[in-house]
Amino acid sequence: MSLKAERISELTVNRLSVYLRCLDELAAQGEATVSSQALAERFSLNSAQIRKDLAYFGEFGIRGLGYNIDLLRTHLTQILGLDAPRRVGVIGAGNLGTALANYDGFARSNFAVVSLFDTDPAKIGGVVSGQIPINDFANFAAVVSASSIDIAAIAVPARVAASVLDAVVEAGIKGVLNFAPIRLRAPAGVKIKHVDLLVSLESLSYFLARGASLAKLDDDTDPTSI
Amino acid sequence: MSLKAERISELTVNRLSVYLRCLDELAAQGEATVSSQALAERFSLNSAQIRKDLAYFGEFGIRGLGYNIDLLRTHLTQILGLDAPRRVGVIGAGNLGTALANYDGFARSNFAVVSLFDTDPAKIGGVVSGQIPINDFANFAAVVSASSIDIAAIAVPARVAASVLDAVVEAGIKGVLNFAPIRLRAPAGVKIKHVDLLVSLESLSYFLARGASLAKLDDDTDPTSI
DNA sequence: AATTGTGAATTCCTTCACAGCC
DNA sequence: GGCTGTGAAGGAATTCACAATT
Repeated sequence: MSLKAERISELTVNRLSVYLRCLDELAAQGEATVSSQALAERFSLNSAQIRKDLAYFGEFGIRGLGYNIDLLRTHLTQILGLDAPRRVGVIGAGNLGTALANYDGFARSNFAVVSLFDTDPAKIGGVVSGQIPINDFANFAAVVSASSIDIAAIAVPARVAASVLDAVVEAGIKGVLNFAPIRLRAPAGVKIKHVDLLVSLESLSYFLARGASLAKLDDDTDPTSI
Repeated sequence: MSLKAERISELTVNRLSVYLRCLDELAAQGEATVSSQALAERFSLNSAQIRKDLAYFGEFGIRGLGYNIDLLRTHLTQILGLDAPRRVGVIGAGNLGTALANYDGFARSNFAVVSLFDTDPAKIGGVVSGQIPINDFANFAAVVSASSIDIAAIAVPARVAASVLDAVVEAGIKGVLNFAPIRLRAPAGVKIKHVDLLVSLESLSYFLARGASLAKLDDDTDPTSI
């Protein structure tokens, strides 16, 4: 069955990432196998969903037994393209950009922030987190190829985000994480993921306003929120 | 029609937030009305989707003309519960927590970070961004009621996130923004939104791995990514 | 003439339920 | 007996298409 040509939904891919993290935990606890049912309980999810998600990519389980954790970790790592290191460039060396450069959660998953970029002469030439240089954004394309950057994180004010994206695309980057509160549109072949704190907060605000007035009990096993 | 008892999907609410921001821009540009078609083009979205999203809450448009921008802004602001200020407490005064406290995008939308919390004695008593105090997380519940905090942002390491959530819920907070890379489960009546950078990055990595090998052109008008 | 609001159609995602295998 | 993999059913979200309205 493995590797169907079928289009895999983004929701499925997001869940694979969640599963992988959970498997890492289970492995650290010394578990050897896990059933879809046991995994499902961890995230209030349906076990068939987990089996379906995994079955898009192959038959990784053993009937009657469940999934071998190490084997499944290897497969998911490979499916998610995490077997080779992913190199991230962060554009905007403000508070958020610096926080990203310092974030140690990335390393656990084979991501490394290799450079920051800014246009402020006062910042260019500096170093963050002891080793990550702040380069001139004017040299973005050159640094991208010299440092083999895979992924760009846009952490600049909304008003300049669109022109930053143009330069990022021009430099040949195919994967973009956008933190600016604006809906950037990606050209074909370029994938953008939006991390929009204002949308998340305003959406929370909505539920506070409704939840309070309607007293409607959210069961909120909420599959849409990633 | 207005205010149907119908359950509104989270996807709809997220889009309302995006619409509102776009209306703010249009208003700043001096526009007076906008059609669903014109709005839709801004986000590669279907115009019927926009009309449906809005129609859940009332009949705000005028046939033949479109939507009055100021009127629609007022309605969306009220629907999203943004007419009163929302007060945010940030738990974890590390890089991310500090970046959140410094983030000036919030103010534009009636959110204010009013306190940080930490357990590190070296940090407690400090001040961030000139005016935001770092309080002892042990006093969380007291500060929440003294400062009328509505929303908690969890910006602590994954291993302590679950116990932080317990304290947050205990203090009566109903809206939580979780930045820790772990799937926290909310009790009924509490809404959690996850901002999980590792999931976003790993999902990007998947599309890089697939996109490159299959050369399948993403059209990526991607409605799931918020 | 232009554009909304909305039933109907469609597409996408999730859950059910069970045959097949260990 | 227990658990996977999956076709079929069910449910949700999106898009179509058009009557209604200004």
